[in-house]
Amino acid sequence: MVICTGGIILLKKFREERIKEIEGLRALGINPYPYSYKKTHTSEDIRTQFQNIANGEVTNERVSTAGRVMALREHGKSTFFHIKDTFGRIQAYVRKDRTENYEFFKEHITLGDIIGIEGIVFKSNTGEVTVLVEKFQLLNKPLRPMPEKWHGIKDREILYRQRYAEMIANDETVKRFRMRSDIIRMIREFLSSKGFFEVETPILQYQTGGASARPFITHLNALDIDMYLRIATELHLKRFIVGGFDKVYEIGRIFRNEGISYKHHPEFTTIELYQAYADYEDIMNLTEELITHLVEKLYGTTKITYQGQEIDFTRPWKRVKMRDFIKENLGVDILEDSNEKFVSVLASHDVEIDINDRGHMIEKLWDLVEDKVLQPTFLLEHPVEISPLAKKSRDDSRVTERFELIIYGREMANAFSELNDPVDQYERFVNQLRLRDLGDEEAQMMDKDFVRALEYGMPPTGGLGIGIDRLVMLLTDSPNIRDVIAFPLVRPEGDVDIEEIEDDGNDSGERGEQA
RNA sequence: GACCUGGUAGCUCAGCAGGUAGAGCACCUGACUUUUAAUCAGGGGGUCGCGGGUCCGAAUCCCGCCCGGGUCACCA
Repeated sequence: MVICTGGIILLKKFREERIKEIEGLRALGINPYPYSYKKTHTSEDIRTQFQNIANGEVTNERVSTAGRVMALREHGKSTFFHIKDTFGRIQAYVRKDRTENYEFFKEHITLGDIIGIEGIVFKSNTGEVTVLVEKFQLLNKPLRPMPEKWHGIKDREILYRQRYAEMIANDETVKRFRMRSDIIRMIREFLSSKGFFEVETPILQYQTGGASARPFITHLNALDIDMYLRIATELHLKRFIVGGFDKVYEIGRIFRNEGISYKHHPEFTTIELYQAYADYEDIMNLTEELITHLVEKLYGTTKITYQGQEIDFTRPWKRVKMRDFIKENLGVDILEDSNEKFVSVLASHDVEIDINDRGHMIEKLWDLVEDKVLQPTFLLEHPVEISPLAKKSRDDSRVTERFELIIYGREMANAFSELNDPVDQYERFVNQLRLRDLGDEEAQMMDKDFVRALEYGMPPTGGLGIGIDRLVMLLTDSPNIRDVIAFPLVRPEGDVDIEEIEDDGNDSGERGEQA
């Protein structure tokens, strides 16, 4: 398959000129790909350290930094430009009477080059902290033109397929992924301070469990057997609890072979944590504490804006029973009313029932009203039918001690007092098998080893799962899950427009268009 | 999977009652020692997503396909 890549000629010409220039540098005894550079300051270090000097003030503080050359502004015998690194941009200034090898800079340093600079810090007349470059070193000269400096990259396809290009062009993108990294680190620090152990559980599994989802299938050559990629970490983490770990968690990728949308991605990251001797009330408090901790550390307040909507994380968060909320909004009692009533209410909202099961109908009823919940809200006490791993409520055996955290109409977390009665657990699995027979491909598989583990005895335990991607979306005001996954799933690219190695003798070069 | 919408220079976009392609940035040449979307002068650069059809003539109209995006369905 050949996909036309547009102006290959222009790209080729640009690349050839660059390669020639690089060869020229080698001829001058300059290594165009040097091995390292001693960087003493990041762009941020310099900006913050010198933010208080006066306009026009020149310090004698030396700094050394490095990054990509952006926004080059040549003025003949001097040049302003910016150096971009992980933390943003810092302005730099080279001038003929202050910078070693100024002519080389003028001749060879251009937009997109990666360079190291060393010099003293001053503040320009217009008030920007700037490095007056005394020495510089070329560290890499790209073979491709840089994206547009003002508009950046907007083409969603380039954005997802070539995230590196977007990161070069769009500073906010680097910042967003830095925040993602910060958030995950802060979660680890928070849990570590509470005595949780981070553990790891298998991704390749003979059977999946812990969630309702269709798995990916792969193949293990050594045993010539098909395997699944995990859809949740739950059942193995609880085995840790059985084994004697009181507090464990895992942050990891899980895989669900389902639809792709602005809030769904086939591989995504979750954190699941389990705490022995805790129930769902304890976990609710922990969840509130964890998330408000993140919001406060990131924004210094408990209120943030997501897609123009203020989200207020001030504790305590609203708590509402699933039954009450649905009854209020739809007039249906999910515990008392008949299946026939469910069907008629769903039909009046144009919802068809594909699997004739009470639990499924209740989930569809909930879907109708989920959007109404904007502020952080704990939705409580899901019916037993739709919660095969949760303990029944101590007050009403028709419902479970479970909560979902809903924010902006989205499920952000799911938690319960974990079912630790092995006989009950076995029966729940059997009921899931019944659903499979009804055609529910997402129903859970029987995991006899897990039941066996419970038979050894699991202490009362509270568990929590959070979708990290959705949390990061919320905390970075990103509308699409792909905005927070650096390399999201895209269809395979037909052809990549890199330069192929050609024979020297064949320069007339019919460029291969053959498929 | 259905419907809607898009694909024109490396990037951001214009051109679409059919007459054979344009701007800005980037690149190359030149001028300019506090600029910040620097400025000024000149230059090169395009299988207008791919294939087929209608037509004297297609970026523009028609059909099919490929690759995006949005909405819905399934799901977190």
